Formats: sequence, structure tokens, C-alpha cells
Amino acid sequence: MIEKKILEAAAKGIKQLYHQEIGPDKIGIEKTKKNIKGDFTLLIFPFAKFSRKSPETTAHEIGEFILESLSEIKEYNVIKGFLNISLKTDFWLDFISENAFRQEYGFHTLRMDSPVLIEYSSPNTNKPLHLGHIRNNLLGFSLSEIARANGRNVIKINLINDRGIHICKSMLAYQKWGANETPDSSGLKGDHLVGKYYVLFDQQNKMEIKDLMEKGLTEDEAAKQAPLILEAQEILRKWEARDKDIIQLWKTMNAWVYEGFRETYQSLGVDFDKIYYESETYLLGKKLVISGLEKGVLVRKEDGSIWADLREDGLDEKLLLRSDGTSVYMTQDLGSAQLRYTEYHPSEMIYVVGNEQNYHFDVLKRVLKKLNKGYADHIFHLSYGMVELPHGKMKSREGTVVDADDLIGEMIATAESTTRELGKANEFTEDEAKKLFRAIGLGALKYFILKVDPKKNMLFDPVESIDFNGNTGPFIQYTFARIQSLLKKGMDTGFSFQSFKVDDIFLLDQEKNLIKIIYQFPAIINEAWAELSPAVIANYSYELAKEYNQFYQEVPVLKEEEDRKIIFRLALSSFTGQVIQNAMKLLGIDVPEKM
RNA sequence: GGUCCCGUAGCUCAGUUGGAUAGAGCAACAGCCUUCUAAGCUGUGGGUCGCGCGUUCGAAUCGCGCCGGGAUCACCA
Repeated sequence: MIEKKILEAAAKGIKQLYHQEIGPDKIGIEKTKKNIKGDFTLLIFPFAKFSRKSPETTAHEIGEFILESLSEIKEYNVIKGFLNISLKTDFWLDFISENAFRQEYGFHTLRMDSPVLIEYSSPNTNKPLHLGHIRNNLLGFSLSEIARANGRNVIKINLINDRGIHICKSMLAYQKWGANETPDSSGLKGDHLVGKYYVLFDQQNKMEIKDLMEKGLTEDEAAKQAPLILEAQEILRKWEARDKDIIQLWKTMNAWVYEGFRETYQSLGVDFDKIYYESETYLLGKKLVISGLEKGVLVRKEDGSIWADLREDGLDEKLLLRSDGTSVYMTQDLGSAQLRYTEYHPSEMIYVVGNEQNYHFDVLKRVLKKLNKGYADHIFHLSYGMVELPHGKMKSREGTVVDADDLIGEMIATAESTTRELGKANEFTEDEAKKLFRAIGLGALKYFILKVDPKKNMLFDPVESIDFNGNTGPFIQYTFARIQSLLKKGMDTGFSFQSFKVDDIFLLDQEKNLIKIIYQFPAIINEAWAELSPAVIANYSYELAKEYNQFYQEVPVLKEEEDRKIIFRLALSSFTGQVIQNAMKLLGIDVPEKM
């Protein structure tokens, strides 16, 4: 790319002028600010030391050198220590000619090297998905797309948490009060039906605890002695002993939940290449821990429990195997990491998991390192912040969760009413209209979630967040739809891209700014991948769409223009549309042709 | 209390390896539909980048110390 050439020329210039070896990558380059003349800017301040001249003079000398050594450069100017370089119009015209009709502009072709594993979603099968899961799923899916665009062989993994005491709680409540209710008989989605019993368990359990406390027990004692908890624990024991009835119930209820999840995943447009079930993998880590004990990197205490001592790393001791020999969460994660490593030999293993588990992943990596597993260094925890509501946090017990299915439904309904109010759905068939409302509603939701830096906590106001104006998904979709409409009109009027050839066409400043933003796209995809942040793509898309809208405003009526100018503008519109489409693909957002 | 993360306009968020006058949207106000989609565009007002010190040509960005908010520190997952 041209930036590289400029940097190399600058490095050469510095060497020749001031006899200093500077790596091209050590020189600062950036896109020139909007209101200043130039395309790229070099930061010359640091080299004033070597030249022993003022930054201005130094910049002029280097600028002169680059101008002479690179044919692409038209001119340069200097402001303080900023060397602003303008490229020849031909450079930008060539760029347009070469790329304007490349469908996959910005995307690397697929290389089949060792895969990247991306785990996301990882739901529990005792309740439906909520807003927090939505952030997880969208991040995981988008990140997978970004990795693919960067040429990686991506395996999307879902590790389903289908066993444990929390699952037994909803099973118990169903046994007691379910009265053979099914999704069909109740009209409830399977995951919601199971979730109903999980909540019921919690309510009943709380009442029991309250009663016991009134009889004089402490809260801790009450929580441990409540009959329902004891019964749930009994179910867990039976489950582990493969009790026929319990296993049957477990299978039935999980099947309901999976059917419910399937629908929600489909709505969100996310999918997986490999599904692991914790019920099948939860016993795996033990061997790893035992071997660590034999190698002497782990320690056994008097009661028989096994620990990792991480105090030298500034952390605490961490339990890996209980005194009764059963495994804990960490044991399971060690096992599942080893499993997926031996199955795929990935170059990277990414886990999309909330930031409340930062400590867990820190420990996981350190323990794997102690066990001498080289892949520990290739584990990345994409830690994302919580989604907060205006009136505090989401707590399932207090009924303040925002349910994923409800939210999706509301987004679509709002998209529908807004679209109808604007009178935009009139020309659509019922089917087309339905598809459109889905695309817009989900586009708004996805963009809203993804545009925020993953590591930050974010605020979601269910009322105010449903907006289709300004920095939103629908704005970008709308821009795309208008471009398609413009292209169609152009074609109808008889312009053909067949004859598209840019040579001496004068570029307006406005257009050039748009072209420069498009030019950046491949670099943006890279950056998003390096930072594991779809937000980079989202914010870029908005900048592009906004710039295009300004450009669009300037485009005069087609028929009043001379032909080649029109063709150039149509080509530029087409190119912009292509880039918008590609960017939206990376975010998992559909772009309707018409809206 | 230990560790980690966050703090930018009234609100929600951008801000590239430290760079030029810190940017968008929402909300408020004023304009623009006889022409390719007004879910748009143009303009106005709105800032002690939490506070202080330091590093240097230059700090929202890096370092240290405070203040505020969050997460986590279970023989739970």
C-alpha cells in the first residue's frame, strides 16, 4: 500500500539527509485531517533532533526527498512539524478503477492454515437468553466474521452448560408443580417454559429460607438446610448415578430448551460449527490435574484436595479438585481447553465471556502454563462489559432482566410501526414487508450493541435505544438502500458500467474524502481483528455512510450531467454500497435493497 | 482490604503507535422536500477530557497519587 512506500521513502530520506537509521515502522503516519490540504501526514517532530534544524525545515527537506523519489506524489506542504503529502489524482483514479467492482474488496481470500477457535454464547439450559447473552452472541458472531475476512479458518464453538445444580433446580420444580405441562400444551417457547420453573424454584426456596430464619437459623444455615435445596442436590446425585427417570426428564427438558434456543439463535442470525455439551466434557480435566500433581507443579492438601499455588504470580491458591475427588468449574475448563486443542490444533483460542470471569481466565492461563501447555499463550479472553439498564442492573431474581426474545420482538414491532408511519412499506408485499421489519429491527439492535467498545459496560435504555435516526444501524441500511435505488435509476437511464473507465475526470474534494474513507477499509478490518473489536467496524461504517450522505446531497440530477461524470459518480456510489455491504456482513447486519 | 476494568458535551458513545482547533448521534433551537428515498442534509448553542503532579517540542492518550463507579477474590457455574 501507498503508506508503506511513503514510509520507506521517508526512512531513506532521513538516512541520506541526516545519516540516521530509522525503521519505516517507527515513523508516524496518519490520514490528513479533514480541513487541511493533503492525503497523508508524516510526523516530523522526532527527527528535528537528528537534523539539528527546526521541525519546519526538516519537514521541508524530507518532503522534497519523498516528492522526488515517489512518482505517486503530487505535492506536499508543511505546517509546523506536520508534513502533509498529496497524492496525484491518478493514484486515486487507479484505485477506483482497480477496486470499484471487486465484490470482496477488503476481504482476504481464505487461507487454510491452522484454525482459530472462537467460543461464544455458552448458555445455561435452565432459563431463556437475555440481553447480556445478546451482547455475547453478537460479539462472538461478528468477531468470527472479522476473523474470516482476515483470512482465518474459523471454527465457531458453543459449549452448552447442560448439567449442574442449577439445571436440577428447574427439574425439581417441574417434577413438583409441572403437571406434565409441555411447550405445546402451554404455548410457551421451550426455554421460557423451563425458565418459568427455575424462577418458581427460586421463589419457593426463598420462602423456605425465610421460614427457617424465623425459627432462629442464620441465613447461611437456612440456605444449606432448606428442603428444596436438599432435594435438588439429591437429583444431582441421581443424575450423576445415571438414574433412569432423572436422565429421561433431563433429556426432555433440555430438548425443549434447545428448540427454544434454536429459534433465538436463528433470529439473531448466529450459528456454530461445533457444539460441546458440558455433560460430556465435565469429567475431562481430572487427568490433567493428576498429571500436574505427579509433575509436582500442583499441591495436595491433607484433606486430599488439589490446588494450584499462584501466590508467586500475585494471585491466590486456587482449588482444582475437591477433597472428594470431584471437579470444579476450573477443572472442567482445563479439560475442555485441552480437548479442543487436541481436536483442532488451533493457532488461537478465543473465549467470548463476560468480564466477571476475568480472574477465572487469568488463573486458567496460568495453570495451563504450569502444566507446560504451550497453547496457554494463544488463549484470548474477549472480556466484555455488562449491559446495564437505566434503573440499575439486570437481576433475574428481581424480574429486571430484559428477555432476548421479547426484546427482538419489540425491536421488530417498532421497526414496523415506524416504517409504516413513514409510508415506506406501501409498495411491499406482506412477505417482503415482514422481512424488511426484521432486518431493520435487528439492524438497530445489533448496531446499537456492537458499536460500543466490548470492554466497556454499556447502558441500554429499552425505550430510548430503539431509534432509527443518526448513528444507528437503520441509518446505514438506509444509505445502502438509497445507493441501490440510485444505481437502478442510473441503469434505467441507460448508463452502463461497461464503459466505465476513469482517466481525466476531475475529482471534487467531497468525493475525494469519500474515496479516502473507502480506501481505509482493509486496514480497518485488520485493526478490528487485532483489537478483537467489532466496534471498530461499526464506527467506520457510520463514518462512511455519513460521508456518503453528504456526497449524495451534492450529486445533481442524473440527466443534467455529462455522461462520464455520471458514470463516475454511479461507480463511486456502487463502490460505497459494496463496502457498506461488506462491513455490515462483518457485523451480521442485513442490508435491504429497498426501505 | 487485594487484583482488574471504566470515568470525554444534559444523555448515549467515538477519538489510530502520544500530534494540528477533542468529534458524532440523541435532546433544544433555526433552515432545506416540483428533481435519483427528508430514516436525510445544513446551521446555532453546549467541554476544567473526574482531580492533582510528573514525563516532553507536544498528553484525553504514557507514569505516579487521589476521587467516583463497576467486576472479582466459594470445596457455585
